[in-house]
Amino acid sequence: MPELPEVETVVRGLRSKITNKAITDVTVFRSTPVQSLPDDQFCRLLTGRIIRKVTRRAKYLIFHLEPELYLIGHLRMTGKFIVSPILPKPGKYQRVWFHLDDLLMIYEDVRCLGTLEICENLEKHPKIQKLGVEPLSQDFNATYLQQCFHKAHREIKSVLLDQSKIAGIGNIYASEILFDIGIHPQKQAGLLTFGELKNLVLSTQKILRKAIRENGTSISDFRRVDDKTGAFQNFLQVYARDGQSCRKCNTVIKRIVQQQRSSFYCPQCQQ
DNA sequence: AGCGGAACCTGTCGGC
DNA sequence: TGCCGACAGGTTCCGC
Repeated sequence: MPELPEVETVVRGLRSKITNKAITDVTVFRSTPVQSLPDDQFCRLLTGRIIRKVTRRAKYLIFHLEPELYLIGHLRMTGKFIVSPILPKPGKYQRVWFHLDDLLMIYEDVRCLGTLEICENLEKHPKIQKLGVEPLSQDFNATYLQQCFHKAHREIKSVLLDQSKIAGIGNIYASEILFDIGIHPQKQAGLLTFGELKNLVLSTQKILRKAIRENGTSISDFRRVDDKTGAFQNFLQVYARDGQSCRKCNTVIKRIVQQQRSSFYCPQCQQ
């Protein structure tokens, strides 16, 4: 489901609703796979703390708690956070209920691949440490990419998905960005010119910003915190459009498999 | 070091 | 209708 724009949409939705709320109780219906703590310890550590901030790093959601502690969430494919003023019936896919004063924050996950972890020191978190640059930051520029891609024989699509280099791009936006700059997804990353890298930076930022403005992409089941859909799916140029005609040149959009994931491109526009 | 492939888990859809 | 394989927006681990 969620790539950077979708996670940013969720974070903004949560921020406006749960900032400065106290966690009064936690109920675990089904632990997430990598939850390293027993359920009761997980609940005990969180209960009584106040949510001071909700932020995003790559595709991770970070709840900053006081007294100091961090709850780090990753939605993977089907994770969802929903905030509800009323007590719903526990649905089949609901994993955790966070009681927040008068509100309920529900963590739901159909495929159970998402993760929730408690962390004491954000800087020392092994997964967060390994992440590359944020594509919407100043550090994401053509010079950085030139160092990254130097002598890289890997295909450009694969490098765009490498979170240790660029953090936050996923399968949908990788295809969309490559279409926007007219680069074939199987082109070797190391062969891109400095000019093409500049275009890659501009295009990535343009597309991610637009997707955030549109509240993300709802292909099948992505929902905002208020359960509304995003709208960026209406602006997709190639993703999941195989067999349809290119909006620029009318050539039929192709689908190929790279790293066991679908890539979509226009054979005419992307060389 | 860098890369490809399998695994994690559940649901849906299309073909036969 | 039922079964089966392919596929789904992500990450990690293992082996070469």
